[in-house]
Amino acid sequence: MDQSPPRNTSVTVADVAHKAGVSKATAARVLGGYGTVSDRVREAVTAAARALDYRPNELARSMTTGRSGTIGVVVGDIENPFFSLAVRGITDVARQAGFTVILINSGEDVPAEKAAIRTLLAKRVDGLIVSPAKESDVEHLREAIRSGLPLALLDRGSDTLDVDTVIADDRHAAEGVTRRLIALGHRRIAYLTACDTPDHRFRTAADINTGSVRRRIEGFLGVCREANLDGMEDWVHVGAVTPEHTHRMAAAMLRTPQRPTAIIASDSLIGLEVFKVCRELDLGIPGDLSLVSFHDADWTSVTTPPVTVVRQPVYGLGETAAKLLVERLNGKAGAANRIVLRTEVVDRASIADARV
Amino acid sequence: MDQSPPRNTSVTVADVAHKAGVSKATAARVLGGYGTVSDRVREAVTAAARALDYRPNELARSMTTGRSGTIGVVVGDIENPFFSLAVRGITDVARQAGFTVILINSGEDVPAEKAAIRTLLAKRVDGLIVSPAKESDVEHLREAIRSGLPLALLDRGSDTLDVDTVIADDRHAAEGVTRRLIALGHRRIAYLTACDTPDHRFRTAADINTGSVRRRIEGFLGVCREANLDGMEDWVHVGAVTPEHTHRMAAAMLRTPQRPTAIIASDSLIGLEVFKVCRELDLGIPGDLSLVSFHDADWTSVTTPPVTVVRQPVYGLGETAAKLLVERLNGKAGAANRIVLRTEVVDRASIADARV
DNA sequence: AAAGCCAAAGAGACCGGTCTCTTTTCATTT
DNA sequence: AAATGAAAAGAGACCGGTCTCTTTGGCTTT
Repeated sequence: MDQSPPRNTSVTVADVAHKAGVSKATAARVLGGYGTVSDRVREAVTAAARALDYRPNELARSMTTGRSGTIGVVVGDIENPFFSLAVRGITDVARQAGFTVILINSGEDVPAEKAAIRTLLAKRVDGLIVSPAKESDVEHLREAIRSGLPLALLDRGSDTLDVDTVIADDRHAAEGVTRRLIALGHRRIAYLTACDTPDHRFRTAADINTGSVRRRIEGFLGVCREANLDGMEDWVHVGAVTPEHTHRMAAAMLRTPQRPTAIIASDSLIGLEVFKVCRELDLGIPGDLSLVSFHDADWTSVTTPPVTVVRQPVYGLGETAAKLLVERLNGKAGAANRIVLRTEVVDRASIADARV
Repeated sequence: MDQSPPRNTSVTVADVAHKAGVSKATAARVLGGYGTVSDRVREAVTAAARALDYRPNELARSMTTGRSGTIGVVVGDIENPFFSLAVRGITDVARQAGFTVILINSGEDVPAEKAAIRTLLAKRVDGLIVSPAKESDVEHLREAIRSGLPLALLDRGSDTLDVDTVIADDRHAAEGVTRRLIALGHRRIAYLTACDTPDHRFRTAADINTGSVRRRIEGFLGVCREANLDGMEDWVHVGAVTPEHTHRMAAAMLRTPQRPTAIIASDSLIGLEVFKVCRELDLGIPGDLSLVSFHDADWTSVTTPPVTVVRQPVYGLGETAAKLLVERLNGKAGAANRIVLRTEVVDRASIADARV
């Protein structure tokens, strides 16, 4: 009597139709919410569906409609607060618009990214949001576009790819920060980033494949040149890919006699590690070292001293990318949008005059 | 000549078969990697597929095989470092096992969670990992199980649900922390959590629907009773759902004459906010207030003083849940596993003797 | 009352794969 | 050389929806 329905094999429209005493086509009209049906039949079918505990099969639906109702998202690492916040922005917009999100981490590795795109293509996602690991290596993205799949780029653009792109004004932010440090008398300013080059050494900004970071370094070097500081390329350090790497690099750098008087950290994970190293080496911030970090992570306001940061609209980055993509999915045509969101320097207490 | 293939409409096995001059069934055997085919035919089909830039349609494949190769993950909020790390654990294992992940945020809201499950069921995910918003309201999960879908619970269990569950030994951790505070002479110990009750007031642990948090509060209250501290229920504060809420609650609490001498923060977001409030109110840690937080967030080691925390194996939580699920998907039968991962108190410098 | 029209319902193809069942091919056996 | 049997290839149904095309039935029109 009170038994649970023994339905293990799934209930289909045909089953519902049979139970309601109508044709499959009619039941489908009611359940799919399309076409025209009389009220009496509608009720009968609805009742039958409820009685049978009918659940639509989105896969089958996607099969014929050609729309899967999903968007694929490929980011470097969801564990990084930057990406988790951006993804939050994406999922919020996607859900609102009736899409679900398939998430894949690339680990900033191009082959992994390619595999991810392939998988998402096979799953027939309706659109793609990607934060490309390397801007120089986007053939797989070009292919996706060619096959007609709407794509939006997140945080990292590509000059050769004509697609919707949402980035922050990284160059401008880096310029502002650098200018300020120079004005405070700093001459030995190090820039520390997770991006890597094949030989782990930096020569020119063109070697940096991550667009956002390349623009920052370009801004940094540009302002240095304006100020007649030469050879600042030597102060750019690449390959701070893990906290351990960062730790070693920062420690090595800060132990030399000609150590930097200021460090610009390219993300909050690096900023945090530099902070830790200063503790260990008993270097005062900002007395012995000025520190500026990209990404206004929550902890930066609570350290002693609090850290001056570049606040990026991270949630907005994801939100905007998703909005652009949804518009495309709803049929909007037109040229690719390239949106640059403003950043803001949050002045706290980790920078000061350079001791001359 | 060098023109890009004008393939906008998708290439199917039938197209490949035709081009290779074989039957659809044979082409499918090659492309699907099943059945038995001669080497010559295999090569012909492979060549044709490459020439046509054939991409398999996973949807169609799922249709017949009944497996979609995806697992659905429902968590409270991907923006929370706790979940983003757990999700990282899940996605790593899933990818390894050949599954992709569909991620949905519930916002700790039961209706949203129900909708998420419905969506995932419709998308025919092969399995489900859920961090239920309320343990008391799991009818939708029970239904999913009844329909034969493997499910694993993350961080929060349910006594009434007989499924694979991975949690941390929250009760034990809370007991240890509470015992230590009491030994240091603390009597006014507040527990602060984001979990809420309908009227935002706490009466008994049974009102708390989030299992992990309920177990912690039970541990906290239990040790207090052992120590003959009565009425400690009044020191449990619920509803710290946003940083702003938390801020107000902590400030109000710490401004009273009978303010707590110690606070246990139920997650790192709350711990951070309490820390900020102490700054504002010029209360010294640990001089005026001892602070312990759950979740060993990265910043906790870098504050002044560094914060004593309960380290949970967050990545491992996700990893283990995903492993259990994958085993089920590979056909493993048997009783539900209930795995309890160990936590560890990381002693830093935010707790001290209570000033009597 | 016959013609005309439109809403409502039914029949069946189709999406792109998989898979069972049948037929063909070809090497081996006696 | 005819019989045997396994491997290779083909034919076509099927998964669960959507959607086009056709048929049915009730109501208006003159």
